[in-house]
Amino acid sequence: MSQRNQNRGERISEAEHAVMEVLWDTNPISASDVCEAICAERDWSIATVKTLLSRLVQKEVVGTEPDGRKFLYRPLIERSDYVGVESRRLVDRLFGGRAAPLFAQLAESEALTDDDLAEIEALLREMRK
Amino acid sequence: MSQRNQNRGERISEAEHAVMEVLWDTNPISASDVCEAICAERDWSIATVKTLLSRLVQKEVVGTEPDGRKFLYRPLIERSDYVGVESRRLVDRLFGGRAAPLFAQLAESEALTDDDLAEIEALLREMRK
DNA sequence: TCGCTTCGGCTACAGACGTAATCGAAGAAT
DNA sequence: ATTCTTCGATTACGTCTGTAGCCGAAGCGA
Repeated sequence: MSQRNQNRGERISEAEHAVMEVLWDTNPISASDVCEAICAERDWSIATVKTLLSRLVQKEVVGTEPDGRKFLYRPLIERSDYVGVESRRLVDRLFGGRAAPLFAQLAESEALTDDDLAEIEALLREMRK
Repeated sequence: MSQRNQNRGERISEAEHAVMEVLWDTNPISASDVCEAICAERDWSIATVKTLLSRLVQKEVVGTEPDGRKFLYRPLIERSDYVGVESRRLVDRLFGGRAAPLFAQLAESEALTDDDLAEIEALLREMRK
């Protein structure tokens, strides 16, 4: 059921979200290992990662636990919660809360692969029950 | 086909987007009429609307034309373009570019009404050809 | 024990954003 | 003509974001 845990709207920024993805993928994890995972890709310095981590801790969406002399970080919110909130936010903002127009939009802009279509059809059949 | 017109990534902020919605709805339109349309709802002053309008003009997503002593504003980008870009951005960021998981997410979080389902099914049938 | 390295914490700082007041030109009213 | 009103333009300013440097404590190597 994954209860709502998007702390009173404490928004997670784009860069912060990139860090969250790492934490969701592997956790608990140290700051330097997070850097290991994305610094190259995003062309960041370790300092940047540390700042983002501490902002996430402040926002109470990431927790820490001491590990010897260093810290390990772990997400305090579920990725599915985050993704759900963000998806809904977009649907609300851009499509008046209706999902069908979003679907139409994606279809029109060719963002739907054949695989997507097949999968969605399967899901639909699934829900039909 | 609505060619790409999201000017070299000039992002439109949330507040700016609200103004764009008014312009897409009615245009050309004067600053005060835009205010008429949203100032109450968003609890803004006319000054705020004027700032947002000029930022949109700077970003070249809104154009102006003189109308006697005042200006009329009109959108320079299609709503469908904007919506397409934003939708894709979300799908890329949150679902690795795949639309099916987004669909699943919406389904799971009960963001899909029966109407949505029916509409999507219709669209699917449509695309099947 | 004395630097060298490593970490987290604090500080910094420019650009974007939300929100708005003020200013100067141009009309409108009298 | 003089004042009042209306606009767009300019300026303001606090917060958030992206990006990072510096500092002091704690281990580590010698």
